[in-house]
Amino acid sequence: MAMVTEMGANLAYRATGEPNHLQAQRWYHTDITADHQSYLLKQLDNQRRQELFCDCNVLVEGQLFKAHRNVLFGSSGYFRMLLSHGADDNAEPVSTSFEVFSPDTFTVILDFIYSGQLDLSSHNVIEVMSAASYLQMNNVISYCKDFIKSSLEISAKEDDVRYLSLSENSYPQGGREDNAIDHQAATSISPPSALWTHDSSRPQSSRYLVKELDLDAAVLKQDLSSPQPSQQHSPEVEVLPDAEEPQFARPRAERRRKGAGKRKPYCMRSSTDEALAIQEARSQTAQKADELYATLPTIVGVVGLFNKDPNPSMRFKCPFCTHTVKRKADLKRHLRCHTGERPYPCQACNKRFTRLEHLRSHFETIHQARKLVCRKCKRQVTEQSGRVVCEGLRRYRMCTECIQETGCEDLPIDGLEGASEEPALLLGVDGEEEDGDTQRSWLVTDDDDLAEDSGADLIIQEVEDSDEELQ
DNA sequence: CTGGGGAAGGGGCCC
DNA sequence: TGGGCCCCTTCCCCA
Repeated sequence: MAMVTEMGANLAYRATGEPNHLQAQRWYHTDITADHQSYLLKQLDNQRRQELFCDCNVLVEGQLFKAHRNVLFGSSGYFRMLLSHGADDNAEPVSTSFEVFSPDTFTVILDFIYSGQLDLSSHNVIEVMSAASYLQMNNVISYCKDFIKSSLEISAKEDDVRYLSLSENSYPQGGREDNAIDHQAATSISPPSALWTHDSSRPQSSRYLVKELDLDAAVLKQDLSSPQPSQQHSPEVEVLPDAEEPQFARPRAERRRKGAGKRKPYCMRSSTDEALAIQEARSQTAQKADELYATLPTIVGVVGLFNKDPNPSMRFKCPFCTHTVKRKADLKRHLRCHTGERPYPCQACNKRFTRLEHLRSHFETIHQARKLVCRKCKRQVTEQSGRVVCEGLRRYRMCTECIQETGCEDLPIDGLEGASEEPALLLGVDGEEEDGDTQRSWLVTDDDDLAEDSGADLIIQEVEDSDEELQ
């Protein structure tokens, strides 16, 4: 045990549950283990480059790649599935071909398998991720997601909400435990590096591969005796512990649930500097998103091949989830729910939307009171029988009866005089939390004002909680 | 606690 | 390819 004290942190113990006298012999020096794994992987890579002992031919769009089936088996769920069924005939080299990603992409994948280094760039990350998804390499997918996340700096979006609080519903709200995100870091965009290697990808990849090779025989037996794996990611593919699912890639429902119950103030004060920084971060985020969209591969997925569909239809597969669409444009639109890009800000409340139609719908409903329905009694109202009531930045219609009942008519009429038509000013709305009735301003306006608004085309009059109203 | 309604968001598809 | 429409689901608020 003296060795234990001397080596300290360099020692790792693998719990075996065996008696102490046996356990004592099972101390491993982590450096030696890592060195051995790294050395072994390097040797395998050398063999591959010299085409020594290669027993697997992979044809990608006509380009031939030679590799070792053991290595591929240990790295990819796809190859595990494929090679499991050719395991009886170990003498013959296994051949497979791909048309759904490019040779360059497969080179990146193969280099990662044999070196632990993932050569990612903003130009190839989407296709590498698609290929990794196809090949069922969850660790590569995770690294790609992390890469994309660092490129887009989605945290800027979250910070966006935290500091500007543009709206009460636009983003997942305050559900994260790590509320103390550094603002400066969150609003900065870190450019993708030319050769992106995950912090711990190399040793982990090495360990992962060696571990998988070690388990090959056992897994092979299991695979051969079990039903054919589905097209979904192979469950036995190990997901590395640090491969945390990025926030931006989670489905909306999950994000919403996580943030449920914590609402943001409607329009908090924000400093000019912060607003400018956020604005800049936003534009850079949009730019990065554009770059990603520009690098979308022509065909990133084929649906039907594995269902023995005689007429497999070409579809575009989302690299972040299992969703497929018929058109590239639809994929681009869909990707916004993963990237967090919201290019359409509301001029009135600054809430941002992924689609113009959603913005329009929001504006007409919330800020223009286009619905000819009384909010209180739900009855249909006309331009004559109903009036528009303003509550903060929000407008809706109420019938005359309900206005009298509520007593709204006692409040100042929203004449809109003096109210700024500059939507930009809304950024600096001096709105404290609007949750309580104490902050509400009930204003009544004639429909003429609406006509004025509708002509403004998504520009709305600001209704301030001014002192005048509170008096 | 629950159900209804409003708002937001996402998918399919047409133009 | 983008815009737009329709439909559906989900979430949140409120009675």
